[in-house]
Amino acid sequence: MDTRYNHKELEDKTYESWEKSGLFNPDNLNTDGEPFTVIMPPPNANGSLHIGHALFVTLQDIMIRYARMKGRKALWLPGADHAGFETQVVYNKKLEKEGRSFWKIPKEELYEEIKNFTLSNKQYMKGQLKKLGASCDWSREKFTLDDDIKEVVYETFKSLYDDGLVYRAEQPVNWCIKHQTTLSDLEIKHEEKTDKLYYIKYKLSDSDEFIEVATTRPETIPADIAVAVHPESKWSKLVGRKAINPINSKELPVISDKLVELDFGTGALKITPYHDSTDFTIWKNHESEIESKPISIIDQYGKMTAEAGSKLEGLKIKNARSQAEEILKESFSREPEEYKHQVAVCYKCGSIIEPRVMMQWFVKMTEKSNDKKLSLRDLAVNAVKSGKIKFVSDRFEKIFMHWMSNLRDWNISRQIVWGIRIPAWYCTDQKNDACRKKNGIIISNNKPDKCPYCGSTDLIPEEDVFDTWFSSGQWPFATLMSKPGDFEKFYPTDVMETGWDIIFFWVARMIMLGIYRTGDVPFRTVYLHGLVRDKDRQKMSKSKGNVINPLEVADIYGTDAVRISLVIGSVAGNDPVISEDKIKGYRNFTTKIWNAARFVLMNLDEKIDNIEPVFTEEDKADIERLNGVKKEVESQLDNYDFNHAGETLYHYFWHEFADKVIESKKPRLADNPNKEDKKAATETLLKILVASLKMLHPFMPFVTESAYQELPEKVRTKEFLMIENW
RNA sequence: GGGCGGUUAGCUCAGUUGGUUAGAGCGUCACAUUGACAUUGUGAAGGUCACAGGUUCAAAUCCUGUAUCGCCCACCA
Repeated sequence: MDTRYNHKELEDKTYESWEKSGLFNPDNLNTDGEPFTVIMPPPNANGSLHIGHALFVTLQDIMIRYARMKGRKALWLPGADHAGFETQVVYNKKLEKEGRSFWKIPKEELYEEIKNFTLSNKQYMKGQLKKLGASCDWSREKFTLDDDIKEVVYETFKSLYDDGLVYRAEQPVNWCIKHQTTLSDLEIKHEEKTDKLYYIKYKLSDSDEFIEVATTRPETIPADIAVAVHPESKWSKLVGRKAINPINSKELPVISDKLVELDFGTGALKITPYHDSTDFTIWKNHESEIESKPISIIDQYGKMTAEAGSKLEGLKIKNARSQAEEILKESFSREPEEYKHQVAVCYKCGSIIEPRVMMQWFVKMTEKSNDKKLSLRDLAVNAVKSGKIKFVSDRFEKIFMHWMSNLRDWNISRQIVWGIRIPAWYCTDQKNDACRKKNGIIISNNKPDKCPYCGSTDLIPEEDVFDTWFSSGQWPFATLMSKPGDFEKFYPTDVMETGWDIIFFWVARMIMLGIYRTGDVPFRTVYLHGLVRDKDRQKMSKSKGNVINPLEVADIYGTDAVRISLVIGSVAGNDPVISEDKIKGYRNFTTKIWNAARFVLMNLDEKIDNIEPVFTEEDKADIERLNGVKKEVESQLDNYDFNHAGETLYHYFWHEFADKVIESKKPRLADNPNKEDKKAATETLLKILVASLKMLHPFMPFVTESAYQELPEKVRTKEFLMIENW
């Protein structure tokens, strides 16, 4: 046994031998145990792994290795995510750096470029996962753009459509002017901005009276089609009369709706349905009272259109606003106020989200399907309420429920190139009622020969792609459906381990779509980890220069040190804290394990192999203590308390086994003439060592496996520590 | 506006259903050691458990309130 543990040499060699053995594949495990399944959250294939990935690899690998040693058919299914919008944003930035314009590259070329970019990242990340010791079954590796995965996604979409849970409609959506796509409600953030709140007189058509309207967006006034007042406001007596648009002098009916806030502004609201979602709702409620149709006066690039009028046409929103201010000065009822409010911005680029009304695909969240079964929301809520799905820690259950309680329909259309095309075609002819009733919508991935309703051959494809979360929300069952027999054996999976930041984006969607599609929950336990922070609790970011690259530090201190550093000292659901000093400290622990093992092995004496040991009281107490620790660690692991399990082991191995047990037995080793006593001492040490290596293995797989390989054959019952009986 | 969480040693954090003297790691200090140890060992100092009430034989832990920090959600223009 080498005097020093050389992680650089041993880690790669060890991983290779594990991989070659095929034992990451549960089919090759010689066991009758129950399956234990973890589907890996597929990392976005648009960069390299960061410390957060190292955290999830560690946590999931601990669960998998523990289960495997417990005799279960452990499946950890790896994969990678094409990560539609996220990747497109990354690639867009890359192009900007290279001085190329994203928008000038033909779509098909762009798709190919991003595909190559993604695939090469994916390959690179795979190597990184191996470096981190991930004992996942590479034979089952999946990619979110694999044909069979896409096929499952198409089927789900069609089924949702047939059940009336997916629909296409012209509705207000969040539009990012920079990225030229709509975003779901989750993909927007709210930022505090200070704007002017304008108070504007809308004169009545038949008298000198006026209604005072408050708005932050005077530039949208040309698109007003009504004025709404709260039923209890002082304006309510004017309901039914006509007001005059202060910019284009068109007549606007005065309507009453309690959606207008009584206490805000003046209690009167201008109604601009195509540029504000509240206005859209109010318009829908009063469609019969309002003659004119809503219009859009802002285009997709954030410029005023011709319909805004000659004075505003062509201006950007900001300039149009000042221009409108000029035009409206005469109509001000009082001076504009400084007004602080929350403005929706794109979560990626921070640019202001423009509400637009567009034809988009939506998933119904709270309404029931055609056959009156439960809504998607209820499916998920019931699963959590009934305890079929548990959150670790359970405070996430409250957060989850709160979010589920107020949900709006989910816009799943994206106008980006990098994604799975929505499998729909539109019949442009719509020759008969049957076709018109369907709005000419045909759900199919491949182009149909003709319209199934009216027989027309004038079919045009849907060009939008799915929100990535719509497809990745199906990941647990989609991945298992790709190999015959797997779904039956491994679904529902046991644990979904992921970051709490995507609890709504991903976890909620997986629960809803999983139950919808399979009738069973996708996983029984949701373990949520936090964001890795530095020793001062700061978020890691390149600009702060406090980023720790897991592969770099693993290279210096060994993967085991990085892994255990990420686990110890952080409770489930809290943000883990890590620093290079901490990793250095656990590197010393790695060394300690190696040396303690070396010491025990050095003191084995073949000459006394056949001697019957005579154990002292102390020896017996040591073994009893070992059993106590084992029980403790087991219960901690069973409760997903990896932090304390790691800490218990760390403390036990170093400060009890190494400092006390080994020290106290030293005089009984070496030249001890009492062979029975010497045998008892060495045997006790060996027993504790082997048991400790087993328990430490899920946390620090490399050093423990390497030490195990040095053990005398008689105590090595398996080819690898990895498959030893816990 | 609604919701969730934190406040314990210099720092980062544990503290299970209330129950001896409130713990760990790092840091600090003292001493020891060339050892199986890219060091390690032994020991020490250091806490009004945010604050104020309450329940209890007993509160870091349960209840109420206050302060303060953080996070999430959100169609008051």
